[in-house]
Amino acid sequence: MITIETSGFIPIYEQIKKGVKGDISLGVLKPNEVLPSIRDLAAELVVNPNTVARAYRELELEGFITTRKGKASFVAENSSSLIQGEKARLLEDAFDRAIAEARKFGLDAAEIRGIVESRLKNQEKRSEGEGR
Amino acid sequence: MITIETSGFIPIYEQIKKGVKGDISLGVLKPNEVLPSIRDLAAELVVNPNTVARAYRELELEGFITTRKGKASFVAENSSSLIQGEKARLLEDAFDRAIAEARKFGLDAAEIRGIVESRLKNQEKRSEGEGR
DNA sequence: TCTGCTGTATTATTATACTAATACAGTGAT
DNA sequence: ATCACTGTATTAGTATAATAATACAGCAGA
Repeated sequence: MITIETSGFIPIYEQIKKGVKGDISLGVLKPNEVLPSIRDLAAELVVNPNTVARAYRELELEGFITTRKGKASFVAENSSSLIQGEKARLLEDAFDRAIAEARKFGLDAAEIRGIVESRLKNQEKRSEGEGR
Repeated sequence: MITIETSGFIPIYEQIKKGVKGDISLGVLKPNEVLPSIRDLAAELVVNPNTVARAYRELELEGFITTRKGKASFVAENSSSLIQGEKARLLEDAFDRAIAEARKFGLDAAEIRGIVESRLKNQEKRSEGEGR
């Protein structure tokens, strides 16, 4: 399930790309599987078809999906190998970014571990009673 | 020291705002201290003065800085109290984002701690021999 | 007063993300 | 062949970030 943030500054087509890559790396989308059609996905995300088309076009250029004219777009055969690095990189980036922020404020490793623990607990609490 | 990323999608004026807030929370800029003039900062960042002006204008609206016409812009007297929340929020956001990413990939708390450790070590290594 | 600095305001131009409305071409089932 | 679905392409319009070039008004020192 792809979600779009219209409040931030990241272009919608980038969010779609990230979403598709995410679904591939999660195994929600498997190699050779059909992707939702441009029009369908656009309707689902309440977004212009051109925007989805751009996302698909770039995903194809990057090798994550392939397209057969008049038929549909498919998850690329070798997408998994591409994605493996992608997955690790996404995670490392996110944590590196957070740690860099903490370092900037002068926190040491111990304090950083503390924050992680507190956020982990916080998220547990938050997800206890909900379906979210 | 404020740095601008022209490659990403975040508007320059937002990066400047974040940079100023960062410097305030770091104590690099203290209450009542003079901010660099719009023209100076624009020259330093190699950016249009209008862009810096917008950042300053919004920072004033948010209460972080004050302006005395014809003189200069100053760090607001009560900026520290505003910033305190800001600081904690920035950090929590960054870590929440990273943890959410990890959860999405099915990692549990222990694995997340593992990543944090590995990134902490990685950054130590990276900063050993450098002036960065 | 003049000069040079401040922030502020205005107008024009460019680039880009996004929407919108179409049209076209390939595919496959009826 | 027709129909309904694919992806693709084109053209136009809107909104916004950013640049650029000015002009104006307040402040302060020479």
